[in-house]
Parts: sequence; C-alpha cells; structure tokens
Amino acid sequence: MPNELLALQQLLVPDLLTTMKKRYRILHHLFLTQPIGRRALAQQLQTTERILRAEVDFLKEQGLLTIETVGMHLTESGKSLLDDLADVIREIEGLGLKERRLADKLGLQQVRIVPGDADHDPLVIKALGHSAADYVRGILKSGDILAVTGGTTVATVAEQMPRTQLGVEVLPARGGIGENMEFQANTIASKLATKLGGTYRMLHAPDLLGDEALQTFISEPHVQDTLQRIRSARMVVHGIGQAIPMAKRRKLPPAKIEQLAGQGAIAEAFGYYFDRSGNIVHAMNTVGLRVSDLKHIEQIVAVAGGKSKAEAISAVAHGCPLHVLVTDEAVADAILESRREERT
Amino acid sequence: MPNELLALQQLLVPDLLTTMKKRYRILHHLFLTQPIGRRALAQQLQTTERILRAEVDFLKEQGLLTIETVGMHLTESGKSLLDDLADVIREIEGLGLKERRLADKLGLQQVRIVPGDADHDPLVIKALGHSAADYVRGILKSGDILAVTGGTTVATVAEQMPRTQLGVEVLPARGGIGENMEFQANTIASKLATKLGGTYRMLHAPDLLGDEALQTFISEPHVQDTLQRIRSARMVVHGIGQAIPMAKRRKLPPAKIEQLAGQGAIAEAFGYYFDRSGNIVHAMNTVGLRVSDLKHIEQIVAVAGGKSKAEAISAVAHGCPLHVLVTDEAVADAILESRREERT
DNA sequence: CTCTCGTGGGTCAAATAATGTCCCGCATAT
DNA sequence: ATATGCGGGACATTATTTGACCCACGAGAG
Repeated sequence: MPNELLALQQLLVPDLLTTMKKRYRILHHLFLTQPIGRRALAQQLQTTERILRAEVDFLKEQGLLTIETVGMHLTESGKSLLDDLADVIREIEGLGLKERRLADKLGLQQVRIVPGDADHDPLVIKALGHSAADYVRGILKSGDILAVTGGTTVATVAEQMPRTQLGVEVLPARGGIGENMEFQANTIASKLATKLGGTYRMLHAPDLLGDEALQTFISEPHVQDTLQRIRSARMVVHGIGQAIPMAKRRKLPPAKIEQLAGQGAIAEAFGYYFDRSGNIVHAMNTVGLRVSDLKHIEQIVAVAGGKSKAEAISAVAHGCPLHVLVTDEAVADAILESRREERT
Repeated sequence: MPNELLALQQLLVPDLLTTMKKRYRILHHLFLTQPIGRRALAQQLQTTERILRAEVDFLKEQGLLTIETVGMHLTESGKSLLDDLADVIREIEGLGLKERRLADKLGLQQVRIVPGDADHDPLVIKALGHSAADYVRGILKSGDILAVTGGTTVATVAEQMPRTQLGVEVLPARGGIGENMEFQANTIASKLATKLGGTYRMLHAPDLLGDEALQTFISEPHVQDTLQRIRSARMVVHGIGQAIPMAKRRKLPPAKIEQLAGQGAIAEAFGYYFDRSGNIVHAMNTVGLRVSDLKHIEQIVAVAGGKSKAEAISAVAHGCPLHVLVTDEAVADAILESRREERT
C-alpha cells in the first residue's frame, strides 16, 4: 500500500475502511444514475431501503448530496470528494496492485481498472468513460491536439468529460467507418471539443470509397491539412472491439467475414483487424491515422471493457503502440489469468 | 493537513475517526501504565468498565495487547502501531497545527506537543519523555556526543528511551547542582548511555564549591578533557524549571531567593536563572556547559510541561539558543494565548 | 384534464447490539 | 492467611439499527 495510514487503519478500525467503501459505492452509483430515488438505488446496490436510507441521511447531513422530489443528486463537493476518493478506493480494493501487474504484463505505461464487468452492467461503461475522462483531462495541456475514434465506449468518455476551458483541438482519428451517427468519430470529436472548450474539425470521408475516389478525396488541400494535423496529435483516445462482431456491425460482405475468421482475426481498432498475436490481417479502406503513424504519438490511450473483449484487448496491446489502458476488472482478471497459464 | 486522506475521512466517516482516537487513547494509556487491569484503566480513562472491555476484547483480537493475570500489556506490534499512529493522531487532534504555530512564534526548528497538562496528570510527563526519547533516537547517529541536564523530566526521557545499540557518548551538561541523586545529570547520563548502548563519563563537581576550590578542580586534566567533550556535543537535552521553586529546591539562602525574585527571575535552565525577557539574572557557581557554549551546538532540545511552567519556557526560548521544544498542550495553549494578547 | 408512478418522509414494532451491573474463581503480594 | 486486583462469565436493561409499512406530493404520460 502506498499509504501506510490505510494499513494502520485496517488493523485498528477495520470497520472504517468497510464503511468508507460502502459510502463510496453509494456516492459513486448515485453519480452514475442520478437522479434516482431511495428504493431504486437500494435495489441496484443490493441492499435494503431502510439501510440505504440511514446512509443517505448521513451523506445528506454532510452536504454530499441533495434530496429533491425528482430524486437524489450529488452536490459539487460530493463530486469532488468522489474524484479524490477514487484513488484511495482503488488501493483498498487491491485494484492498484492489479493495475501495476497488468501494466507490467502488457508493457504499458499505466493501466486504470474500474470494478465490474461491462458485459453485464452497462454502468461499468459509464465508469470507464469517467475514469478515462479524468485521466485525459489530467494530461492534456492547452494547445494540444487530441484525436479520437468512434464507438460507444469512446462516446462515453466524451459524455463523462467535465466542462473546462482547456483550448485543445479535437480531431477524428479516422473517417466515417460505418457507425451510427451518434458514435462516429466526427460526432465524438465535436462533443469533446465543446466540453473541453476547444475547437474541432471533421473528416467527412464517405463510406466504402473506391480506391480511385479515395485518392482524389485525400489529395484535396483541406483534407491534406487535416490529415497532417491528425498525425501530429499529442494524444489519441481509441476503443477496441472484437473483430467478427465489429465486421458484422459494419456490414462487411459475408465472404469477407469468412475470410477474416479464417485469418484468425480477433480484435479491431482504428479500422484495423488483428489476430491473436497482434498481426494486422486486414485494414479498412478509409483515411486517417495509420498504425504506422502511431509510433510518433506521445500518448495513446485505449478504453475498452467487458470480459468478452479481453482477448481482443490483449491482442491490440501487442499489435500496436499503446501507452495507457483503461479497462474493467473482468478484463484485467482474464488477461492476468490467461497469461499466467501460458507461462506454465 | 499533510495527509488529505484524513480530510476525506473526516467528511465521509467522522465517527470512525473518533473510535480510532478512542482506541489510540486506550493503547497509549495502557502503554504508560502497564500492567494494569480493566477497572483501573477504565477509571483513568473516564469511561465505564463494560465499554472499555469491549474495546479491549477487540484490541486483543487484533493482537495489539495481551491479557494476563497481572493485567494487560502491549504486544510488540501494539507498541509499533502506537508509534506509527502518533503522528496521525496529532494531526487529527489539531496538535500538528499548534506545533507549527508555536514553532513559528518562538522561532524554533520544531515543536512537539503532547496532549494534557503535566501539572495535573503525572502521566503527561511520561508521555513527554516518550515523545522526546522518540525524537532524540531519530536524530542521534553513532559516535555523537549527547549532553543532558538533571531534573525529573529529563530523567523520564532516559526512562522512556528504548534500548538500542547506537554507540553514542552521553555526558552530564553541568556538575551536580543539588538535586536528588536519582535526578542528577550524572545519573541520567549513565542511564541513557546504558539504554543507547553507549559510553558515559561523570562530572563529579561537589556542590557549592568556593571559587578557589572550583578553579583547582577545573584545572585537573581529566576534568578539562571532559569539559572539552561536553562543549563539542552534537545534541543537548535539558529541562526548564520555574526560578523560585527551583531555587528553594536547591536550598539557596533565603536572602538570595529574595534577590532573585527582586530581579524578576522566572525561569531556570542549565543552572542559569532568567527573567521574563530572557535575560540572565544569576548563574549557579558550577562547572559544565555555559550559555555561551550553546551557540556551537547543533541540536538543543528542551523538554518541559505543565501550565505553571509556560512563562518559564517562553523566557528560556527567548533567552538562550533552542532548536526543539517538547512540551504539553497546556503550555502550548498558554504561550499561544499570551503572545496573541501582546499583539493586541 | 386525470391518473399513475416514483419520490421523500413519517411511524412503529421487531430484532439486534451495546451497555450497566453483578458475581466468581484465581493469582499475587503482603 | 488474607486482602487486593485481575480476567471472565452471565444477564437484565437500554439504545440502536433494521424491517415493513403508509402517506402526501409532484412530475410526466395518456
């Protein structure tokens, strides 16, 4: 433990840490679901109404949340407490240790783990987004260029980003690659720019362009300029998907999907498909960041969770440059477990 | 607060911090009075037997204390927990703040404050001794020369010093100046040397020596050598007393005491008497450290407590060089209060 | 508009935990 | 021997927590 105080307290007042975790959990869940009522919250937290009520009364007394007719809300000091507490809780839960082990195994600068499994609990995605947003905000400086991909997870990062006046430029990492409008890189870039008090540009590359048309498109001066800026980004935030489900979502022809499966494709990121060892087996035909550009970028941040994605995440971590991974506990456990098996 | 975790916990689990303090108090008091039984301890801590029993059962469960037929004892891990916890408790109690304020007001390097008032509770002296011993042990290095004065408080420092093998040389700061054998500087030096695994020398200067005899005594080569070593001490630990009571205890002639009172003598240290502003109004006629030698010494540590000594301590702090003060809360409050009044 | 539905807040008995109050047998020191 | 203080056991009493309701109200849907 980094903080010896926690060790002392564990011995002298074990209840303290337990209650602290309990209250943190309430605040955290409230933050993710607000506004929400007593009964609903109790049910979601697997506790009784009466017991939650006692805690809520206390937290209200401390000015951490407000109770209104529509439900409960965190106050400002509640939110700030939550952020400050996150690190402490991670250490208590032993997530800090897992983070360091996972970073070590995958050769990453840093790993952030959020409790739960995004596959089973959609709130975990929200927590992932919040954690990633917190990290990104801590790193970005005024004037930086930030490139983002599409996907629901990265969209959540934008959604969870608190409003600041940072003055950064946000760009889509790649052109449209067949997502719903809401989760496209362009949309996310615009949303993030708004939240961060910065500017953004779009990269309006039509889907499924023929080679020839693509060349023409790329050679436009305005596009050229945008591409240049994207490649000089200081930070990239991207998601990681499973190869086959992603291919289907993008409505690739069945033959192509067959082929991908045959090549052992398991992961997708940036429009590239990777096999288990991290080799690129296919690349989407669209403009933007290429894997070869990544090595010049200072901070590459991947955000992805859910046990089903564990193998994909592991593959991408090996296949392309990556500095920071924000994921959930289910993934961390799965990767740490599988890699231990390999060793035996 | 140096540790922001405490601030968070103060907000999120205040009552558990209270029980932490409570348990610390039990352990601390037990440490000072062991071996002691349930009932006696409960009475001293102003709580009921049953309530203390619940806590004791818990602490026993945690392996922090043992229960025997003669009473309760701290275990080794209990002692070490106590030491680790001391800093934390000081911060929670706000003593850390007072320490910094007092150090600022008196122009000292460091102040250590122990809760309570040595005038009313003899255990506070023991706590003073323990705190001072802890500090001294942290500073001393092998080969250092340590000079000590007499007095009950400094004697307690020796008593509370844990046994180590430091290899320091302990010397009396001044010759015998009319104390009981047990509290003389010589005796304390010997005791400390034993505890610290070092050597000691004595300075057997008879009381109330005439000028001439004193000169003869000083000129002896062995005494000369000892005096030289004393003056090159790295650290000095001394007590502070009230002038008039100290003069009476030393059985000075009543006329002399009258004179001291007339000169406004209020404090005593090293055999020197100081007035309120820190001027020396009288010096005992004995050998050893002179006030003028003090400025060459690296660490001068004063240990004294009890509200009645507050003015004396303040006077000495102004009158002669001092780096570290170990005192109790009653003194700290009194000095901080009086100095605030002066400003208005 | 009405009519749910979920909200916070009130109430009170039951269950559970904390506490006060004894008493006993046993070491230990006098 | 005996008086003292020790830990531990027992149990009634009290305090607190918890469970299980009900109610009035306001927002949002129909």
